[in-house]
Amino acid sequence: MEELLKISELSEQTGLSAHTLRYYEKHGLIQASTRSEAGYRFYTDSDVRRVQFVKTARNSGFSLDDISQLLSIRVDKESHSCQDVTDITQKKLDQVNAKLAELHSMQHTLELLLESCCGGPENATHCSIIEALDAGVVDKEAFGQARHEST
Amino acid sequence: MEELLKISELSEQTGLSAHTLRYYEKHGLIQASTRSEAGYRFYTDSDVRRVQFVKTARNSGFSLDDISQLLSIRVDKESHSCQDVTDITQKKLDQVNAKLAELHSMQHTLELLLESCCGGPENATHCSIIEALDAGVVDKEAFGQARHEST
DNA sequence: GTTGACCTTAGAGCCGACTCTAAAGTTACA
DNA sequence: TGTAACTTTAGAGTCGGCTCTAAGGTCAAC
Ligand SMILES: [Zn+2]
Ligand SMILES: [Zn+2]
Ligand SMILES: [Zn+2]
Ligand SMILES: [Zn+2]
Repeated sequence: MEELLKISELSEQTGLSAHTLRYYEKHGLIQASTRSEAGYRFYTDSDVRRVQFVKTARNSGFSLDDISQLLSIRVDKESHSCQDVTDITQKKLDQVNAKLAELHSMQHTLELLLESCCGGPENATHCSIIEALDAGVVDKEAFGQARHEST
Repeated sequence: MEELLKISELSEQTGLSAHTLRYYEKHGLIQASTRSEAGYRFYTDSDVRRVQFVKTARNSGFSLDDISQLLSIRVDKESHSCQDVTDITQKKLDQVNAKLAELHSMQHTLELLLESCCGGPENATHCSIIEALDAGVVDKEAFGQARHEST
């Protein structure tokens, strides 16, 4: 028995909103196999599997553009190689690694800033964070610690 | 001698485009101390220092909104505490850490996917990446390795 | 006095991935 | 027959941080 799902049912099954599903369709990622006379979308099991593929790929970090490529491989595996697949995956990993490096550097900077500042209720006249940002020095291993009321 | 810079000169000194400087002004981050009769912006040394503060903060990962707060502390240090500063910084660090966690998870997933696939010129009929995405299984420590032409 | 490099403004466009709206048509059920 | 809960579409809005355009005004050099 071929069970056809309406968009809200597909939405329930996949956890993607009907808006998002229509958005994916508009961008060529998915499609309803059939439409009712009134134009209502109806999805087959195979459609559901495709949507789940998209969702899993999305959760794995792939962009819609990546996924579009992965999908064309998926529907015609014979015409594509494993290398085609790893190329997409590796490129994505490279992007993720680049972004990670950037964020790690920010993390490091912010941690240094936090270590340098007392974080107390004293006024910020000699705050080392403000001073560090003022000095443009944010990548040094140590900036001076501000000492409030040191004798 | 008070040396006044035109916007293109400030742009050169800071490495920020004139467009960006005007954008920052529109958003309340910076301002030209004076204008010529014709309306040209002129920046003082103090303006330059403020712009450099913004730039350094930006490079450290702060959003323009964060920076806006940091700037109001900077111009009136007496009215703010070190804690005000660390609150902003800690909040930003939390955001960065959250994003890092997300990206690390993606990195892990993508690495697993890449390990599982031979990446070779064989056709993708049994590609384990495609299969993993199809199965919705992307977070397991091992998915099956595809073996092309194994005997 | 004319070229060309600058400056001004308001406002549009871009990126990605949604998210939502409005206005209209359809369906299920009482 | 009514009404509530769907569905459809095109298109606009959102986020942040720029980036660019158009149409005009200014300025220095030759
Ligand atoms: Zn302090
Ligand atoms: Zn401090
Ligand atoms: Zn393979
Ligand atoms: Zn493969």
